[in-house]
Amino acid sequence: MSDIQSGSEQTRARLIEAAREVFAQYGFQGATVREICRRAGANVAAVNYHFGSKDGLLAEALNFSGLKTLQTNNLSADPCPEKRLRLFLKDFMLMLLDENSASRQCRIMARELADPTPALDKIVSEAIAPLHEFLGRLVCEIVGDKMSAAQQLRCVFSILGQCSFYYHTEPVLQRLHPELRYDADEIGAIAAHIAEFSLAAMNQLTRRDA
Amino acid sequence: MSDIQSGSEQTRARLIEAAREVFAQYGFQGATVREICRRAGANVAAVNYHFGSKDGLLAEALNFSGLKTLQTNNLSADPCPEKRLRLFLKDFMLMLLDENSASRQCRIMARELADPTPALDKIVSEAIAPLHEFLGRLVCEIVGDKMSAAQQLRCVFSILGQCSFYYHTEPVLQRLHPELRYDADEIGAIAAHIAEFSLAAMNQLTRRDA
DNA sequence: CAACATATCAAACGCTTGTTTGAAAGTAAA
DNA sequence: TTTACTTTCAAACAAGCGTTTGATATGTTG
Repeated sequence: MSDIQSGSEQTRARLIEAAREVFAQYGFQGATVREICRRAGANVAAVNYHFGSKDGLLAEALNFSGLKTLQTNNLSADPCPEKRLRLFLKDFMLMLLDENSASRQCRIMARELADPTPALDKIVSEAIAPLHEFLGRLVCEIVGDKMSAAQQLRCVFSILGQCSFYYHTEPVLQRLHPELRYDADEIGAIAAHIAEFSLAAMNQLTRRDA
Repeated sequence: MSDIQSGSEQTRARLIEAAREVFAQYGFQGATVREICRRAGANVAAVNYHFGSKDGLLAEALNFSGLKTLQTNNLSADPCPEKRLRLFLKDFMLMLLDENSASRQCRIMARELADPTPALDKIVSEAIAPLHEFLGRLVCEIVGDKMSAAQQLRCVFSILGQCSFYYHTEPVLQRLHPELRYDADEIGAIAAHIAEFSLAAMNQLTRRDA
């Protein structure tokens, strides 16, 4: 074992990195092992040698650490739940929409939602369920006991729905509004809108129900 | 030509109907010509004989009449824009989520959004663009001139995002909330929530900005 | 009936997919 | 160097895909 581990670990790492790119771009079904290996500069057989199968590679390519740290950091960021929601949405939308950054994990996840793969169970239990719970607690702090649990759940769905919309319908939005670019400013503006829209809704709804 | 057109038109019609089912269920890429022909009780070659290609079949399988009539009916349903939004959301969510009914056109559309096919241009120009304009006018009636055009557009996105969420993440929601069923009651409750959530948000936001 | 165009069919074509194979190259310890 | 093990590679494999083909019915027209 030399300082860098014998080239084998290098190939493994390059495969995982290439897989994240390709899975994020084409989805699991659309991505091909050959394209992944081409980008990694590896032989076609490398995927099956190192990961057993295309499924195994996907499982290793998934990495929810970014999403987790985002949530834990948020918890201690500010005592005010409204401010924390604004902060979370900004970070989350950057992770979801920014082309750079190591945000591709979120994009892989988002792609899986449409047509499930064997990895969806892992994605749901390790990433999506905690995310829903996190937002559920945040909403609960904001609306308090002025809403039923069912209503709070629907508020979480309303927030997440607004977020995922910009990701899922990107090809459509590009056609309808060609001037639209997901740069940092635009993403910030989108996140701010979702925050204000959702906070206004929850604020108003709790007033009425009270 | 007999009373029913010689069996050829029958096969054509059965293929289109089967294609709508399969495209809606698996998406364009995931759907196979063989499965479509199997459900239609036709030979594999029938698709290329009648439609030239799988792409051609998709083009014929698309049908936006339901979405269009929904919009035109809505325009003359009620003078109050808030009531029209509630009504539209109820009909739209039924079209999107109800397993029965000829609602599959919407599902095919929604599937295409994730990964574009050659048919996406047609879908955007003939269905999605009019839908966005329709909702844009409705939002404009509700918020009047108390919002900028950019803000109004984002409100349209917020509404559509909430709607498409329930469709796109259905496999996930089924895992997180196994008791969830998209029956008529549940769909109605979802639509009502989206309407009240969005109306509350727009109401509150226009107050602040005034 | 004969002639013709249309519609269906089993079979195959060419291609791409994920995966496997067996040999070659590289690496580490005896 | 020899031995044993790991890693890479070109090539092939089996399966699935959309599509094409040529024959065979089917129905219509002279």
